[in-house]
Amino acid sequence: MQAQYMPSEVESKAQQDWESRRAFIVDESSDRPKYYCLSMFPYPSGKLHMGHVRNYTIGDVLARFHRLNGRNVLQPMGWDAFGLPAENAAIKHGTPPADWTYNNIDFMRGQLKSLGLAIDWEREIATCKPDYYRWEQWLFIQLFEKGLVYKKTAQVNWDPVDQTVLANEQVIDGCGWRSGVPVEKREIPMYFMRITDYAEELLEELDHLPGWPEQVKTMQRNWIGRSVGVEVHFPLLSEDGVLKVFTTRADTLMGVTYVAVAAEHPLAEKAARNNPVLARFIQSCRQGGVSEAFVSNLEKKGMSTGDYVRHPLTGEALPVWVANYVLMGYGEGAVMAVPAHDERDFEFAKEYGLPIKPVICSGSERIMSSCDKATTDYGVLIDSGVFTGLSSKEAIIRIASALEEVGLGLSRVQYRLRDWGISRQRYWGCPIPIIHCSLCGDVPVPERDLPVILPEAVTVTGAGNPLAYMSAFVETTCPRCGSEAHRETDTMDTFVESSWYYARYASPDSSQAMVDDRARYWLPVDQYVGGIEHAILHLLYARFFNKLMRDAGLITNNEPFVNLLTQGMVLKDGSKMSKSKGNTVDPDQLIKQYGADTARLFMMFASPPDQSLEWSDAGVEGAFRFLRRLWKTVYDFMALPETQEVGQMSVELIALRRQLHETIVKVTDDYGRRQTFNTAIASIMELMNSFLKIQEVHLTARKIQRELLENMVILLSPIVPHICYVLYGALRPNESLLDAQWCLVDEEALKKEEEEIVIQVNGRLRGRITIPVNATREWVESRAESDSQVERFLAGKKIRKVVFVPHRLVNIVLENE
RNA sequence: GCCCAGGUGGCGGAAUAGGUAGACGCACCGCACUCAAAAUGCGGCGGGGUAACCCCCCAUGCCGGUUCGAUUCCGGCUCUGGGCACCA
Repeated sequence: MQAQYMPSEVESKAQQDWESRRAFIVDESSDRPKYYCLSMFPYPSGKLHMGHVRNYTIGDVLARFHRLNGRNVLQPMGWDAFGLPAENAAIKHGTPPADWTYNNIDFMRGQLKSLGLAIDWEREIATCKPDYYRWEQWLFIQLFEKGLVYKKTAQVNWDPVDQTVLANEQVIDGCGWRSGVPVEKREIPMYFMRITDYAEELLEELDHLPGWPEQVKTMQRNWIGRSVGVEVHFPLLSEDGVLKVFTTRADTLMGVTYVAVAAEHPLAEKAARNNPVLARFIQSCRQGGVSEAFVSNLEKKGMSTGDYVRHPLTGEALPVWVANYVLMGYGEGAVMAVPAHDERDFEFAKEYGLPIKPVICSGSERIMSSCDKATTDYGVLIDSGVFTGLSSKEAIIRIASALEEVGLGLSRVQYRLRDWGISRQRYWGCPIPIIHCSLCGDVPVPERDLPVILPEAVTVTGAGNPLAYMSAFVETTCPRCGSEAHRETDTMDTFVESSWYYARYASPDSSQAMVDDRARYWLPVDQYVGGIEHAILHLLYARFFNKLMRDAGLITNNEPFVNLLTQGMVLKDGSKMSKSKGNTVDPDQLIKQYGADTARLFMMFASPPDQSLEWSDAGVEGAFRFLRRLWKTVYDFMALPETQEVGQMSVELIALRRQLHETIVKVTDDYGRRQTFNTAIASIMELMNSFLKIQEVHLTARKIQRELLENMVILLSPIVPHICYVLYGALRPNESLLDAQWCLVDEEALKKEEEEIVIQVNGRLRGRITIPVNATREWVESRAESDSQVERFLAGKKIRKVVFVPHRLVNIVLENE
């Protein structure tokens, strides 16, 4: 063993050993229970960033911990390889997206390997390869045939100069990022997946995911947005038909003073035909992007259509307005406006001088005459005809049945969740396997013709989808009638690939099926690790696909991820590391200077995984110092001269050994249950500090020191696997850490005879005493009251009561003066 | 605008089930070693009061509440971050 800690030598030796022993290549024949540990696969953007290093270290720590605890651990890796950046790079550098992507993958694979992750690299997948995406196309066809995929139009951001569809992130302040001109909303046909068919199950199953953060489940619940309410039908005044709206506040129905429809609503479009001013207004609503964040920040604008509807219960004529705050995508694309009890309606009514009619009185509040704000609280109905005096809750039921009686409404459930539009007018994605035939319509590609291969040799210009100009791709024959036909040139949303990759890792080489029997062994994923930014979309789509695959008979589990750990971001100087801010840290540079173990240790020590992590060069230095000290401690121990002195089990040694076993208990809990690696490291550091205080050199001391070092190396090994692998080999020359077991707790060593507790007077700390662990409450209380530090706070006062918390404190509460 | 988090010393953070606020590390200061420096080791380190390392007071973004006791629970506010369906 060398006296000096040389990270590069240690790490290359360890990595070579692991590779030659095929240590992390797994199969399903093990008799140990399986543990599938998955970190979100990276987009091959060029090189690893610190967020990746953090993500994959967290996953690796858990994988290695569970391996030491006897599990058959699968930790795979792959590439989320389709996506927009490859096209942007192609436009900028003229490199085809495929070349750019494969080069990035090769480079990043090398970087990942240098981190020393316990990955089964034989299961690597890249979603841009036909042997992966053919199964996505296969499933698409199954869904198409089941009616779970359908076609309708949807709004997109249209750049009128570049003549192309823009992603939301490519729209800045309502303008195209390259052209700089205002974007427009445009309706185009798209394929949709019926995720709303699964809304109820996706919502309900959240209650059965105890291993998910509450925060994520709340976000998903709100996103699905189940609401129970009433669909109200307002008969049109000038013709047959009704205007449908959905409301959760039927109790306010008698306070409706107008109705508002989205600019794209058929009623608005019809009214605009004979009204050029309205047509111009509707046209102006088309300006700007489609994202909800953009739309909801717009100043509220509207215009009367000149049409009226009848109130379903009073028959009163109510004006129909077009309003830019009404979204076509939610509910019926129309709302009943109750300005007195809805903030947006209120603001709009004020702006356009529409009447405000209060119908709910909440609490002791006085009835407003000319109110200055909307009150959205539930209360008691006023000025509401036969419903006056009812509570909101009762009124909702009564009004719903009154509507049902006249055939102008019904109670129903509405979801905020919308069906998933998966068509993208982009080249670098999975081709949608549909052939358009003028006679047969949209015909799915027959299974025998899969995959529909994406041509990789292309020139990307940024204007339109290059696939559309490739006649060899587009021109084909109809599989049904044989006549001339053309292929769909849209590709799928890249969220589709990442919605099922976790299942493919189980059988990555299967050429006969999307997933095979091995998926039943590995699924569900026991631990999923990834960024909190994926809390809604990716995780919801992945849950949805799991259910689709289950219903296609491929797998049997209901949910894909048993436990979810959402990691926080890596910050430097208080903000997210990014190229544009110039505050990035290069992982390669870091590993070159200090080694992967130091990088891993710092990242795990700096904060708990689910919080953001503030980068600190000095902190990295500190992590490196600790590893150097660990190395030197083991080296010094091994180099101790022989001794014959037997020695005594001193108080210090007993305490040290107790600390070791307390640390094992704590670290095991920190890795396994709490997943707070920072506190695990801190307690190992404390153990190390105690170790270094021991001066005794006899055989008894040495035995305990060895016990400490061997255990410490195992405790740290999930976080800093290379140095621990080598140190373990030095401590136990004929053994390998790869075959080691997790540390065992000696309950005997944990036993204590005395403990310290604190004494409070009126909740304030006034003293501390050491007591026998088995002391009775009475004994402790009398000791506390007679304590010299405490007595003076009790002088002349009457004790009202004494609170006793075993192992912690005695609180003496005095009478008030 | 809507939904979800977070705010504790000079800094990263700890306090796990309402029970000793500041573990562990960084930075800084002092000392030892050294011709010197680096490295290493030892000690100190929230603010204020005080002759005092006795002790007391203040202190976990802000305001209020519940409790014997609140960083932790509740209400209101504020700032920062994540997401908002075509970035991944």
